[in-house]
Amino acid sequence: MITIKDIAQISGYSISTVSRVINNRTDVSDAAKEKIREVIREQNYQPNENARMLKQSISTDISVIVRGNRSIFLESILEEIQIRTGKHGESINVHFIGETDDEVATAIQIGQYLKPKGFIFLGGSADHFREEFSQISLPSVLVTVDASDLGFENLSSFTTDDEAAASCAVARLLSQGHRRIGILGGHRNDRGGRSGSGYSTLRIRGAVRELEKNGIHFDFERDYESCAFSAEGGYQAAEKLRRKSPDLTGVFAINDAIAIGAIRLFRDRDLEVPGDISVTGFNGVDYVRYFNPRLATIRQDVAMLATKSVDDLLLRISYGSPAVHEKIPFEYIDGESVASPRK
Amino acid sequence: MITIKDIAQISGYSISTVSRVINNRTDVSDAAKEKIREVIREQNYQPNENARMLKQSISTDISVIVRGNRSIFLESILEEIQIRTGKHGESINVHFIGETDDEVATAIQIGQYLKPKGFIFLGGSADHFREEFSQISLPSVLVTVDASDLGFENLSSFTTDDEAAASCAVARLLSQGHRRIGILGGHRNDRGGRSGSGYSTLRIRGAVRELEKNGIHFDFERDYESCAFSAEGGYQAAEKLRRKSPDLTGVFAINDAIAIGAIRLFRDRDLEVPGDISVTGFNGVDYVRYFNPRLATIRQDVAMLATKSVDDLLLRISYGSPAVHEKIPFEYIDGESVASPRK
DNA sequence: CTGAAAGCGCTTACAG
DNA sequence: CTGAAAGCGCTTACAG
Repeated sequence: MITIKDIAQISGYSISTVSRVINNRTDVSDAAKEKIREVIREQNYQPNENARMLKQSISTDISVIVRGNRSIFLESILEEIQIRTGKHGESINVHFIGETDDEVATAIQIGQYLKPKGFIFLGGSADHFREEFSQISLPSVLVTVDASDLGFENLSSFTTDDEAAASCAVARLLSQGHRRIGILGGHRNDRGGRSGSGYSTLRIRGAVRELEKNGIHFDFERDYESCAFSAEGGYQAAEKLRRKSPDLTGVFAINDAIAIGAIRLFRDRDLEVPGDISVTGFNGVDYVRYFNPRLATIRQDVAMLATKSVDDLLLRISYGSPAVHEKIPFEYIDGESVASPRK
Repeated sequence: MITIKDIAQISGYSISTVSRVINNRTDVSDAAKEKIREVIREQNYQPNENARMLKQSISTDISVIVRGNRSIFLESILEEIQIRTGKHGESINVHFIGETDDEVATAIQIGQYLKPKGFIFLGGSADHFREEFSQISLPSVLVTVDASDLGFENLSSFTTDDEAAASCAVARLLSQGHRRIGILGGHRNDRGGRSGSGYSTLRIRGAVRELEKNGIHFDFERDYESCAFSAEGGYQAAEKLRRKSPDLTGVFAINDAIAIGAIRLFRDRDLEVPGDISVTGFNGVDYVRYFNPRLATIRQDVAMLATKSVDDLLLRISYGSPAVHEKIPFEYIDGESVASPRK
């Protein structure tokens, strides 16, 4: 491996001067600059980043840690984060980890060698934060999961109000005259620590609350079916739900993929959507607008979620402003998958 | 910041011994181990990774670089790669970069501080490899893009035969009796260096070749429309295509998202799919099986693409085997979006 | 504008 | 089993 020492030797200058050239210092003669650059190019020299970091301890950019890498929803937030940080002239490095991995432990590790200015956590749950986040002192923001009750002064959070949004979706079904409404997806008992458990509980809670507010008791045994967060999961769960409760006229699915799977199942069983049964999803990622029928769903404001998170983080990095916890407005989007019940 | 020196002082042992404990060496007395571990815990000490790497130069795990992070297709390959490397007891770190970023430059950088055993490149194009890959000496594999004509001895590639697969999809349309077939998506003139340009050319070429083999001249002006690789892109392009060529009975879309968008457009214009017009996609990601109509498409063998890539890389890391370039079999999947033309 | 030297936090022969 | 010392590749006062 070729080092700064080699470059110094070959170019005839000292290590110090080579270092200055590498770091684009101005206090170097043009002759030196030119010669040294030439040698660097020739030798294809790359400074050892570890050695630089070791000395500098300079925070370079922002680390984004995404937990659970299968979701289009998270992907689109990430894209917006990239755009927004770019606008501020900041750059980010992104680290994807599995649904069962520990985002806080990952951040601690990353903190060692990348020395970021701050962290953005995308997805996951609050579990690991509660236990380990105290070890992180950099300004951070949790996007998508509420951290207000964790009480860390260097951790902001920006979320959609899952509970209110679920209520809203169910309210739409109710206003169309549906009284027999089922819920699909998530885990009712929210232990297990699996990712997604956080928001699925909130969505289920919001849906049930809205039903009960309207005098409808929700019977989990009969009208609820849990499932994986995928189209296949929705497909299978919808079949079970249909068997248990053939008289349902409306279904609230915890997310869009589940809704899509459910709709397909209903059609495969010769039920018309929305004629025989209405379905709402949750998330409003763009492509559901192309489904047939167009899916009625909740759109989370991806752009605002990303923008506010980035802006807040940068402000806190520069000015040490206190952490905030904010709910971003959502929107119900009409679709062809919801209509009034026939009878 | 608390360093190994502090731990040594507090524990009363030397830096060397502390280092041994940190690295789980066996040649340390139990008393020392215990005491030092205790101090480390108390002080919440984290070894500086940069300093460790600087000395060790030990390659830890495998770096995966994904270019263009919006595609479900790439996501699923990544997932398989994670599974496969996990089975071999290897761990990976994943780096997502934008469609316009330079994956090879990124790899060079990563090589500095993470010191991986090897690289897996996912997506992107061959452009940056041609120019800069000679600077990388680690065993690497390019997944999804053919590198056989680049001639690097440390770069394998595993790809779907895009050209043959496109021919196959078009052959199915032809065998149903379609003669007026349009093509949607990609960039016909393949300069510009934008990602995806590589495979879209191959797919278009394969489709056209099949048509001409069957005596049908393809008129790009009339029967082709380029577009972004998204449902929205497909939607808009389908509208233009329909206007230019209302007599088309079949459409080959360069990927599934485009196909989905096109189908939606046709339905919005009161054309039945497949009654009035048949549509095929490309990729066969799972969720298209839930669309209505189920999409006929090419399924790339995601699992094999990932498995072969990982196995090849590990073999070459351990035994220095030569790089290989392999095409992974694809499969045409029937769907409800293709039928014989009416007239 | 340039160079010699100290030091970043760690690991690892080497000697005991 | 333990410690003193050299060295990893770089940066940065300091002196000239």
